[in-house]
Amino acid sequence: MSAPNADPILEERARRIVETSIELAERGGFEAVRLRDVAAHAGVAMGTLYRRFRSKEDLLVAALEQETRTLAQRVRQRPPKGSEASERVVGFFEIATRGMVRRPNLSRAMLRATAAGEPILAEKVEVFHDLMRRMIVSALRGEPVEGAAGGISDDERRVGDLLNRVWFALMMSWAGGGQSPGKIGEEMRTSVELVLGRPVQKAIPRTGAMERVVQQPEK
Amino acid sequence: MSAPNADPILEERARRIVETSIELAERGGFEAVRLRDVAAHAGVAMGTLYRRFRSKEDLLVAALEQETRTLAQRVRQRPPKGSEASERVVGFFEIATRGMVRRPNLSRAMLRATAAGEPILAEKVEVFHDLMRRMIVSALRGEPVEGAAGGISDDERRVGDLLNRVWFALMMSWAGGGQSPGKIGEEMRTSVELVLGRPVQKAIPRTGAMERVVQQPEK
DNA sequence: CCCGGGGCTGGAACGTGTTTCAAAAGCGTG
DNA sequence: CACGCTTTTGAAACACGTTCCAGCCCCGGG
Repeated sequence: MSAPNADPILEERARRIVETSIELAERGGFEAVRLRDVAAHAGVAMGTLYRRFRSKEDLLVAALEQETRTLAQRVRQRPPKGSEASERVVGFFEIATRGMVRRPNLSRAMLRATAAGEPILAEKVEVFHDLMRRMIVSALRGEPVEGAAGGISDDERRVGDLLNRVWFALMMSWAGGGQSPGKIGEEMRTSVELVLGRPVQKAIPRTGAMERVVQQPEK
Repeated sequence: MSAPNADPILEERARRIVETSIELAERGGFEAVRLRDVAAHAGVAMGTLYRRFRSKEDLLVAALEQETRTLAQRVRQRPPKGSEASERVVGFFEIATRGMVRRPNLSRAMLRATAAGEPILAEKVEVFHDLMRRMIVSALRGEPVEGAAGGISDDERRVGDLLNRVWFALMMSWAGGGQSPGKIGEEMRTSVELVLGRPVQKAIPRTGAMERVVQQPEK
């Protein structure tokens, strides 16, 4: 509890296991992540794998957290631009969505894992949601993503949670094969507008200087 | 395709299978729904079960649809009261949430099933979301739930979808053991307020005018 | 009455997640 | 170096979702 994991060797092993899972999932989705294969590829025995991860879902949620941290890093370096908060938030979700859509098999597998329902897993899923919320709030503010949990106002938390939930449900729906990426972006945009107020617009006067960011007025 | 299922005998069998699954899930959750047991209790062979349902998840999604239809019926008979739209919508979600929380094992199992990611399943999950949206919209309007897909305006659809997504994600989160029912109701209420505007109120007898939940005009 | 075909049954078989365990390998300590 | 300890290994065993199949039942048509 105190030290968040010290042994570099164990760390290294765990990292390799997660890495392998990601590769397999990327290739063939959830079912392709056969634990025997993961263990073999990662060069460990089943026992070791199960010592670090409680279940297949645990493994994939770990992958989700890792991928999300990568996203955070990416956003930290190239934060979504825009003068309006809504513009930036929409921009952020576009980045996040693109990240998911780019590797559908992997994403589907990770999303599915979040639904397992084990309480212990749920905590790790919560970590993922925390990361997301933090990124959303920082896009909202137009500030860089800060590492610390910094002070988030109640309003920010409310809006962040709401949008995060909408996006997550949208991803779940996409994972099933329902929503197309275009639809996702669209619905995300209208959701942001609904919550943050009209502002977004960005396309009022003859496509002034700022019509970048989001795509055209759809239809 | 044309006739949506005619044979009463087959229907009866399918019904019994789903019924059995619900009972087992209610008792012991997802893992307790052992297909061998389901088949035995329902008095059919595995082959028959698999003839009607493609997978365990399929079975549980069917259960979800059934339960949701029951909810719809209930809402049709005793619709959420309230003069304000937001009041009614919040009321509806309270009913829906209570329905889920009342049988946690079953609910968790059904929710988990929605995340399987099979495209065919996804269609059935979509049916569930449609039902939910319809109920939300009717609470919004203060009209009874109509059977037909009736005309839903764009705005209604937007708001309905958004709130449905928020609730669904909230349920997913609850299923993991995270959110308490109280928290759920609370977050659902603030979400409705965020989307529908200030109004809600209803629960402020006196206790001063402020503390009205929603936040001020965004800094 | 016999036939043919579709669904159902019973049960075996297979794959994969998960558990278990005895033996081997590391590794710090005396 | 020998001793204990933890961890890892390798492999087997188990459970359960899923698939398969041979034989049976039922029912409508000759």
